[in-house]
Amino acid sequence: MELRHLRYFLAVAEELHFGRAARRLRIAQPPLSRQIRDLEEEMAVQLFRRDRRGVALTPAGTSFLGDVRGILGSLDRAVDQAQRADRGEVGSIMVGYVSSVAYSGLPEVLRAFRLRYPEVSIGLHEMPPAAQVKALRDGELDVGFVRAPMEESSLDSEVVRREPLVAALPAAHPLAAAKRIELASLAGEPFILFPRWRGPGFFDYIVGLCRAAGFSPRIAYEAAQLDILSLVAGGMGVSIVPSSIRAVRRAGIAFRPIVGNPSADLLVAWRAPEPSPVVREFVAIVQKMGMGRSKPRAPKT
Amino acid sequence: MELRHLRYFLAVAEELHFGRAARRLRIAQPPLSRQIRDLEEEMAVQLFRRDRRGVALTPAGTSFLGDVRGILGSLDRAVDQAQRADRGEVGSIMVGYVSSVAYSGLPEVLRAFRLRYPEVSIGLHEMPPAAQVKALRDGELDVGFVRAPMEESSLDSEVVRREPLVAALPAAHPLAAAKRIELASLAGEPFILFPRWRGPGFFDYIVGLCRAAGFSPRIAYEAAQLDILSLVAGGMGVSIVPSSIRAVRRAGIAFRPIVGNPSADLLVAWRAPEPSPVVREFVAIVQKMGMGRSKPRAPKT
DNA sequence: TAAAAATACTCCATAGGTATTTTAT
DNA sequence: ATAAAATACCTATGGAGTATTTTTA
Repeated sequence: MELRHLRYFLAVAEELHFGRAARRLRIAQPPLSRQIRDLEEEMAVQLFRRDRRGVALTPAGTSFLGDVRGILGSLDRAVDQAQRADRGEVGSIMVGYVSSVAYSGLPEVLRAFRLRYPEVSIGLHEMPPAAQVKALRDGELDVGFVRAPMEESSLDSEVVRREPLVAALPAAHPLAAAKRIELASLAGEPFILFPRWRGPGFFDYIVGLCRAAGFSPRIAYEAAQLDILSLVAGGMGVSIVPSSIRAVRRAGIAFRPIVGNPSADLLVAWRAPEPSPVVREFVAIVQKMGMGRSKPRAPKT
Repeated sequence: MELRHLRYFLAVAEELHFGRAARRLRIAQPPLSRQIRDLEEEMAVQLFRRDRRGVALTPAGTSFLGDVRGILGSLDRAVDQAQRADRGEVGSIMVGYVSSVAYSGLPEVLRAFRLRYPEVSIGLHEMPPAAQVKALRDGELDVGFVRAPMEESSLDSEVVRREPLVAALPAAHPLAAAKRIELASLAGEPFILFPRWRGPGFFDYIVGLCRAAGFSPRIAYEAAQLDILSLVAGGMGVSIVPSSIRAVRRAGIAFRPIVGNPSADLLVAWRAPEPSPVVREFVAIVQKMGMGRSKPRAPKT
């Protein structure tokens, strides 16, 4: 049995006339008669009663008609659904992100994506960069927002935001009086940083900046990125953070630009070869919008 | 697109290996590759990703796979359902009957039919013969139990029961003393009969018997067959009824055989050419069981 | 007699086969 | 080097066409 048989059956069942049905199917009448006969033979069931005054459905034919309508309809929908999956219009996506984008950048991207692809379900997971890389490799995440640098051959990535690194000082700290901070002036200060295993690339980058300024930072405390702010506010030490973290309002901290304007990159990353259509579209929107915290473009309406 | 494409797609999607899928489908590998490519081209969607380490479904392919499984399953069920409809195992049947079979014959038939064809839904309608004939013609009934004689070219029928006609007399009536009634002895009695329009054939048959006995019955009252009994019990007159009506127990009535043993036939009737499979099976069961009130056979278990 | 479906046959489009090449590890 | 899919080409099944017969109102 082939779909042809079902399409022909449907035409005859609707026209109740082989000639008209054949015309509608753009074929001649004899082959139509033949195909219907073949179908009836294969099913071992009479679908039509042909007698004086034309063609009529048998009870078996009536039963089959309903089902065939449903089947052909389902097939059309299935093809449409596959095409939409191919265009990334349906499906799901797991998004990982570092805490600093939760307050600037990520919300705008999610809003824009949701507007454009309302039928894609989105999963969100706040994770430090190293965990994101592992989750991306394992297929637990589809895209991640991580801090550069990130070396991982199985992942592709793009820079989506470049922002200044700033010094975070207790407001009462003497250095807070300066407009700009010389990195070397922090040489003796107790540092508060995130644990290296959470994001080795970014960690090494920050430590590298200090080394270039002539000192090795003395890590007094380790804490999650957002908790660092509490510790700085409490006067436990100083830190170097991406300036967007200022979106988290917190009393008792002075953020100061660093001489030389070192910057930190934010990346979108995804599994390397052939991202799924949903991921492709997601990344495309991220690239188009940018994640610029200075001028986040409003999504088109 | 043809079912072949769907079946081949399913095989490849399940094996994730063109060679194995081809073997399972009993065809060579190249034609399989070609058919899948044709399908992908027609859908304008890539269903499989072929690269190092074999074949994998794309998101579009995954979406399509689920739908195709459902569609091929539905098709199998649709064919099965049509075959069962053809065998009369599913569907519905509207049954008409005269009141006298409601108490003897009909229940046994319905029980047996239900047991054999539990998925056929049964509609029951008590109607006098004339109304049944019209309803059968109009397609409102599928089978009817009516009194012979019945002339209607568009219907087929079979005698399913032959039973004696008996005289129904008030218990106190002088004639009730006799063991058997001579029809001519009722000549002067007031008769109670059903209205002629309810069943002209049977009506004329009864009146014909009287005429043959040398008199025209004087119809004192007209009533539905069952109501006749009340009137007879009330002493309003006499009647001639099928003996099976005695199944309706009623005090104050004497039923007496009639000399010459006139009998009444009960028919099953259905629309003439090619009854539906359900009707065919129903009538077959009626014929096999008979509607004999004397020895109604128990349905097989 | 007319109208419609079935049958008879013819042809060619294409499903499927064989041989081979390409590709990726 | 191997294994698997793609490509090239060939064969032949069967779908569709034309002509005709059969059937029934």
